[in-house]
Amino acid sequence: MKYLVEMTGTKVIVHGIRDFNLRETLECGQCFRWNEEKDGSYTGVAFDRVINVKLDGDILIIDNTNLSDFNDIWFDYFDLGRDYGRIKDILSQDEVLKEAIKYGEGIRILRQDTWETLISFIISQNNRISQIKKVIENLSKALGHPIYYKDSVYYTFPKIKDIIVSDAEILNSSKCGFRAKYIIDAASKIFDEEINLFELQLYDTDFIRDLLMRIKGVGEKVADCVILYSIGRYEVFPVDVWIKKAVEFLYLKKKITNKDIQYFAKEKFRELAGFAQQYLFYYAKDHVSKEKFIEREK
DNA sequence: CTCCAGGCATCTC
DNA sequence: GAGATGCATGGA
Repeated sequence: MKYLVEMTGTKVIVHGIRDFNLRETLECGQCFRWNEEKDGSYTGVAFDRVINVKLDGDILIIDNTNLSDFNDIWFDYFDLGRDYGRIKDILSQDEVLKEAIKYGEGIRILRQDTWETLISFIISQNNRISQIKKVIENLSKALGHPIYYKDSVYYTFPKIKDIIVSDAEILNSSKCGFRAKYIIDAASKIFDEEINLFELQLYDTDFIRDLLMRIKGVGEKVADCVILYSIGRYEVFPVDVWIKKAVEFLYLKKKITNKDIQYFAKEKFRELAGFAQQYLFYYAKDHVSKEKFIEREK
C-alpha cells in the first residue's frame, strides 16, 4: 500500500486510499464512538484524541491531528497497511461472501484499544447498538477526561483506574445495568495484574481467550471481539445471533451450535475468518430476518 | 401493555 | 455437556 501523505494546518491528507467507506467501517458495530456530521464526515474519540475524518474519492482527510499521530496511531487504527482488495478477491470465491462483500465493500477492521474494546463488548451483551453507544458515552462523560474540538467538548474513554476509584453510584448512573459488576470485575482483575491486558499480544489466541474469559461477563463472543478488533488475530470468528442466523440460513440450511459455527468458519475461511465475519455481520443485519432470509430484488 | 436487544451466569438434568 | 431462565434498561 503506497500513499502520498501531506500535512496542512491541523489536517493530515492521505492520497491513494482504496477499499474504504466511512459509514460501513464506523457503523458496522465494531466501534461505538463515531458520529456522522452533516457533511458526511465522521467525528470520533479514540486513544484519548478527538479527530474528524472525511473521505473524498481516494483522499482521506484527518483533521485535528499531526503526522506523528498519523504514523503512530491512525495508520494502524484504520488498518491502512492492509490490502483489502486482495482479501475481498479471495473471499469472493465463496458465492455467499461475494454478495456480502458487494453490500459492504468499504468495510475495514479497525485496530482499537484493548481495554476500551473489552468494556465496550461487555456492555454490548443483550443490548442494542444505539444503547451501547449511549452507555459508553455516559461512562466517558462521568469518568473520562474532556477534550475540545471546534467549540464542542468530547470525553476520552475512562482508564482502568477511573473505574477502580469510581463508586457504584456513578457506574449505575451510566445506565449499564447488570453489566456494572462485570465492568468492575474486569477493571479489578487488570488493576490487580491477574490479567495483563498489555501483554496479550505475546500469547497464542486460545490462551488469550481463556485469560479474557476469567473476567465475569466475558464469554466466547466478547473475548473473540476483543481478540479480533484490538489484538488483530484475523482468524477468529465471533459468533453472535446475526452470524448464527447468517450461517444457518445462508450456508447450512439447518440449526447448528455456536461451537460448530466456529469450526465451519475456521475450515472455510481460514486465516481470513475475521474479515468474513465482518462482511457477513453487516450483510446479515439487513438481509436476514429473525427466521428467514429476505429476498430482495436489486 | 409486552417484547426484545453483537450474551452470559447460573441452575438443572 | 446441553437446555432453560433471569438479567437492567429503554425503545418499538
